[in-house]
Amino acid sequence: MTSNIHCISTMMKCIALGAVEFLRKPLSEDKLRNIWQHVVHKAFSVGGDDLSESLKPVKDYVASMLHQQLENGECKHEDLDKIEDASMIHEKDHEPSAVNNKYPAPSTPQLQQGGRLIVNGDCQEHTNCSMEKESGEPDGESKSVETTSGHTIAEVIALVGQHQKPRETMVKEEADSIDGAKGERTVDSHPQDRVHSEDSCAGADKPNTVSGLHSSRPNKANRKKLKVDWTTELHKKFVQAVDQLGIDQAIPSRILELMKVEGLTRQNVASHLQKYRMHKRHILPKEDDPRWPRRDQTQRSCHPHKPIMAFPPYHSNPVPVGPVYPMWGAPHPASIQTWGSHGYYHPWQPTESWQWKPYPGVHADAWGCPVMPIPQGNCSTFTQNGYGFHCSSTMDNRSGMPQNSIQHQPAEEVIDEVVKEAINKPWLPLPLGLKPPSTDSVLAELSRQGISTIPPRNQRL
DNA sequence: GAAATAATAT
DNA sequence: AATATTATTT
Repeated sequence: MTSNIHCISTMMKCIALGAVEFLRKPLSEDKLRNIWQHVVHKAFSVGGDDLSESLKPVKDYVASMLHQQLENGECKHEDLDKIEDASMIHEKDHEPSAVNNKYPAPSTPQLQQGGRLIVNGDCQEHTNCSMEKESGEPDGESKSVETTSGHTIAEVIALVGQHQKPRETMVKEEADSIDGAKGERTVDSHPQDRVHSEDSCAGADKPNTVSGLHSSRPNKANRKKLKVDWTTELHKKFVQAVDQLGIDQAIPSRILELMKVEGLTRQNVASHLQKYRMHKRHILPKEDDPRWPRRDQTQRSCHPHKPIMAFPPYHSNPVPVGPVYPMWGAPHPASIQTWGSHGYYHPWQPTESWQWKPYPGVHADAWGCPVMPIPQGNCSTFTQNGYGFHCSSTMDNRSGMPQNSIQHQPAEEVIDEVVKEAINKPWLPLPLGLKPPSTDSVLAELSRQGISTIPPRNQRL
């Protein structure tokens, strides 16, 4: 939460309501640096299960960054040392090394009222996750541990390291630990590597088989029901079947029949049908601009109270996250039969424009991710007067943001720089001064002041 | 009791 | 959001 409100009470309420931090405007470079370092650190220090959704993208990103760096050999020696340091971070969590003083800490409303300083002394969120030792049942349903989360920074780095050298090892592990099928995204940063059933199968053979379900033999440990990947092809058949049957007859079992896809179950179809119907229901009623991934206008409500964290464009500097195209766009030569090609299906049908999986890799809702469009124009020439950043009038039209919420922000480059630093050097010692949010103490203080009614979370202030 | 559908869970 | 799983209805 950023605001220029000074009222301590308000600040506390914000924290109580779930704000992770309350930063007073104007935001300074140091504040940014500080909070981002915390973000990155937290992303790695919290156990996998506790890792909030919003932190995962950060973690993934950092991991991929490291990966990349290692691959490029950019930080072979010099930085490897540091990496080792990183692995120690968890051992001796807090080392108030002098260096830290370099970063004057911003202030959380960490209750500094009436001379009383409420600090929750403990060593904050370093709930180091000690290797989930779920003695995976040899055959049972050992919840495939998501490769991505649940690793400490050290672990991730270790994994990343594996990439550069014994690549085979890596591959192999992946193969039999996840059973070669549909591994959750891996630390590796190459989304494109993810093969798609059809593409991977060297040729267009065995067309009637659900991806992955074709485990030729009933391989004993046929563990894990594989998720059905509703590829374009599959969906096409589905639609065709539904179409052929008509809205009335389009029930799972019959659809399944018509599809004639080996391995596909009725339930699979049912599930898909459910979604299909919902989309139709939502799209058809409104004929205006039925493009599916329609932008909902809800977000741009100019609600003045909606806190907004404008943050650095991930894709901007350090490493381009990569081009973004609709899933079955460019990268897959084999799947050029795009959805856009109308007429491919029954032309009379209200073009099934439900283009799924629109833009991978964009987590708009993620913590610290860009919540608003990156200004295209050159409104970054404002560094002149300190932290200037007055291009509001230039950009808000598009973003629909309340103007006052984007003022008082450090210049774009500054933000970029700070984030880059935090991300590229996760081993930097934690800047002191920014205490983890201690909701409890805030709540206590609030009630002490007689404020006991705090609206439930997820509600606008 | 099975399939379809609705509601949740992952 | 996409699928799976579970609950409820038909």
